[in-house]
Parts: sequence; C-alpha cells; structure tokens
Amino acid sequence: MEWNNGSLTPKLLSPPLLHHQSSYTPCYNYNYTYNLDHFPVLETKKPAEESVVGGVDQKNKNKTKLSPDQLESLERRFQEEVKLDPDRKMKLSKELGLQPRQIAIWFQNRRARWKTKQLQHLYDTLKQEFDTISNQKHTLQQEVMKLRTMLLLREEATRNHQGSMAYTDEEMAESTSVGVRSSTNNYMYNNKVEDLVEISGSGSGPPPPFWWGAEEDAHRPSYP
Amino acid sequence: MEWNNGSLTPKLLSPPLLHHQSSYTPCYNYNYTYNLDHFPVLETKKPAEESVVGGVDQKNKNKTKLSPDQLESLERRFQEEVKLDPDRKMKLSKELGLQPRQIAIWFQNRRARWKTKQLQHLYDTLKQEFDTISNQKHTLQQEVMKLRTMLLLREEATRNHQGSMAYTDEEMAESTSVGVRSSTNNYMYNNKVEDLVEISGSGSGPPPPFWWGAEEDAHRPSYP
DNA sequence: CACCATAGCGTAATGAATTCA
DNA sequence: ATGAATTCATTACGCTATGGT
Repeated sequence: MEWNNGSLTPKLLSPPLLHHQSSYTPCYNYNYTYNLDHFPVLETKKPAEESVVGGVDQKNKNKTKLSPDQLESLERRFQEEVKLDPDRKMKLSKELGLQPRQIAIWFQNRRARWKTKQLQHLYDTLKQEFDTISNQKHTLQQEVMKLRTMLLLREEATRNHQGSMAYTDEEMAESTSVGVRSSTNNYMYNNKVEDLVEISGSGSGPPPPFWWGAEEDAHRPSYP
Repeated sequence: MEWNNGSLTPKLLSPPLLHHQSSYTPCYNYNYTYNLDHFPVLETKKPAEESVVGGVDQKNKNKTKLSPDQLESLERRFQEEVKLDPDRKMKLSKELGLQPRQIAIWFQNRRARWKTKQLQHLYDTLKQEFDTISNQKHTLQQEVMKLRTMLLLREEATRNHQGSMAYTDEEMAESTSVGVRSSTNNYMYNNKVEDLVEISGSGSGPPPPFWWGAEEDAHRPSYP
C-alpha cells in the first residue's frame, strides 16, 4: 500500500529532476545583453499616482505592487487570451507603463494561479461526483439484494410446484463480483470522501495537520 | 472589487493555539526601524558570482537559493515540527547562517507548499477511488440486469405452468431508481474522471487550456 | 486599550531546467 | 544547437487577522 506516490503521480507535477549536480549555465548577466525582455532587477518604475483604494503609499518598494488599473487591464487581457505573444506584451508594456518583463511575469504567475485554482475546483467537482455515484452504488446494491430475494422466492415457488429448473443456484452465486453480501449491505456506503484517505493509506502522517482542514475536510494529509 | 478570489475560499484557519514563549531577543545588528523580524528589503546585491551549485555560500547569500545543506536541515526540522517557535527559529538561524526572517519565511512557504501538494494527493486518491467505485457500479448494473432477466424468465416459467403470482411486474419496475434501463446499460460507465468536468458544470471554458493538461487529463478548466 | 510577533494569504520576482524556433 | 521564451519551483514581501503579555 504505497500511499505516497509511486503509482499515481499526477501528470501535473514535474518529474523527479533533483537539482544537485548540474552544469549551471549562467543564463543571465546583468548587463542586459538580452533582448528586449530581460532586464536585471527591475528598477521600480513608477506605479505612482494611483493612491486610490488603500492609499497605500508604495513609493519605491523593491517589489512593485501593481495598481488596480493595471491589474484590471491585465486581467482583461488574460481573459481574452492566456498566452502572451511578444506583440501583446510590448503593447501592454507601453500601455501600462510596466516593463515587458513584468508583463510576462504577471502572466506567468497568473497562469500558475489559475492552475491551482483549477485543481481546487476539480477536486470539489470530483468529490461531488463521487458522492453521487456512491449513492447510486448503494441503491444498486439494495436493488441487487432485493432482486435476489425475489428470485429466490420465485425459484422456491417454482420448485414447489414443479420440477423444471432453468437456472441453478450456482449461476446466481457466481454473478456477484462486487460485494453485495446479503447482510451488512451498506458496509461500503460509508466510503464517503471523508474516510477515503483514511482508508487508502496515509495511516502514518508524520507532521500534524493542525491548520489544514479545520473544516469538515480534514483528511490527515501526511506530508509530501 | 477583486477579480481574484471569489467564492470558494477554503478558509482553513488555525485550530489550536500556538505555544510560543515570549522571550524575544533582538537579533540583528543592522539598523532597522522595523520590528524584530522585519527588515527592510534585504538589500539585494549583485548576485554576480556563484558558479558552484553546491557551493555553500552561506554568509553572503544575499540573493536567493538556499544551499542544499540548508534545505536539508530545514526540511528535517520541518518534518519534526511544522510550527516554528522563536527558539527554534533562532537556533536554526544561527545554525544555518540565515536571517531569522528567512527561516520564518521558509517555513511559511513550506507549509503552503505542503498544503497544495496535499490537495494534489487528495485529488489523485479520490480519483482512483472514483474509478474503482465507478467500475463497481457498472458491475452492479450488469448484475441487476441479469437478475431481472432471470426473474422475468422464471416468472414466465411460473406463469406458464401455474396461475399463482406472488410478485407483480410493478414491483420490479418500481424498484429501480438509479438508471439501469434495460438497453444501453453502460451509458453511465463512461463517467470516468476525464469526462466528469465536462459534465458537471464548467461547460464553458473561455480561455483555452493549451498547456494545462496536455495529457489525457485535459479537463477544460474554465478560469476562476 | 496598545504593542508586537506570527500565521496565513496573495503575489511579485528570481533561478534552473526545458522547450522551441 | 544556440538562444529566447516558458514552466516549475522557490524566495521574498506586503498585508490582514489573531493571540498573548
């Protein structure tokens, strides 16, 4: 039971690829011999003027906070198209008074953000689907049991009044492969998401979850 | 006003309390008006040199990338305990030659990373469970169909040779509530994770996924 | 009350590896 | 096969909220 990864590594994640010994190519130099996109450490352009909302004076922090206007604009563009071709980049750069590099970075980060959000959403969706199908399964189990009973009774009836038997008990017994054993029929129904992780591994979670969860969702993570 | 986080904030808050003894020791020799732990902007000088990857260049390290040693150490400590009390922080700080602030930041980031990783894992687990249960459901559906057929036949037989009927057709018809309609019985079996998103909402995905997925997993996200 | 450190969150920015034209 | 752009992972910063002395 390897809960860890092993079998189910998501494709989203990067391959192993440990960064230990590498040749380390100096892919930057701070003279910007680079083309129009690689500056060294941005020299804090001026977001300036736009003390609109928070009135936070962000004169020259070394980490620029984009103004609401800029953000809105970027966001709009992002909705239009998540990819950023050089033309668009330059256009936006001039338009917003930001370095091209910053535009690129923003888009990059935005994409990443989007992705993780997406995972969240995906999880929720799947969870719901799971619950649904779990219920359906339960219903089906009931159904199967009911039918079996009926069949048995009917067979009984037939046998009592007649000698012909078209279906044997073996056939009925063999047909089940999922696990509808007459009694304790809903033993599997508890397979709600809350318990799933518990079941499939993660029996040992070194670091305590503490903040993770705090909701109905606390699954006892077990560190990566 | 924020385009960003809208509806689904997990809202994971800290449950318990934290045990940190007070005893703070002012730890810097620099001149800051900031709080104990707030430096201005850590200075950022020329990264310039640095050719060796494994080069444990502690002291100077003005720019990013902690050395493998440092990382290893931090990681170990993290496994021991995800929370970081001031004592530990200081100890680590001296031990690794990093600013206390950096230690704190690292832990914070580590926690965040852990959390998202966790989501990944959770998703995979759930996905697998879903597939399993989906198969089971399918099997059950088959089973139900088979039983029905058998029942029908048996009933037929009974009816042919006798007039007594203990179970009516209504009973059989009523019993189904999930959707095992005689023909096209496996119509639901395709409910693999690949299609789920398509089905349950997110039917409209404005921005093209392109890089997201690029595998069999491409779900057509639909931006947040 | 204020003060102050810290946790969590969001996000800008950097570095390394990878992809691609 | 070289270099530009992108991805992934990481480091860092600002902010708000909270707890505790």
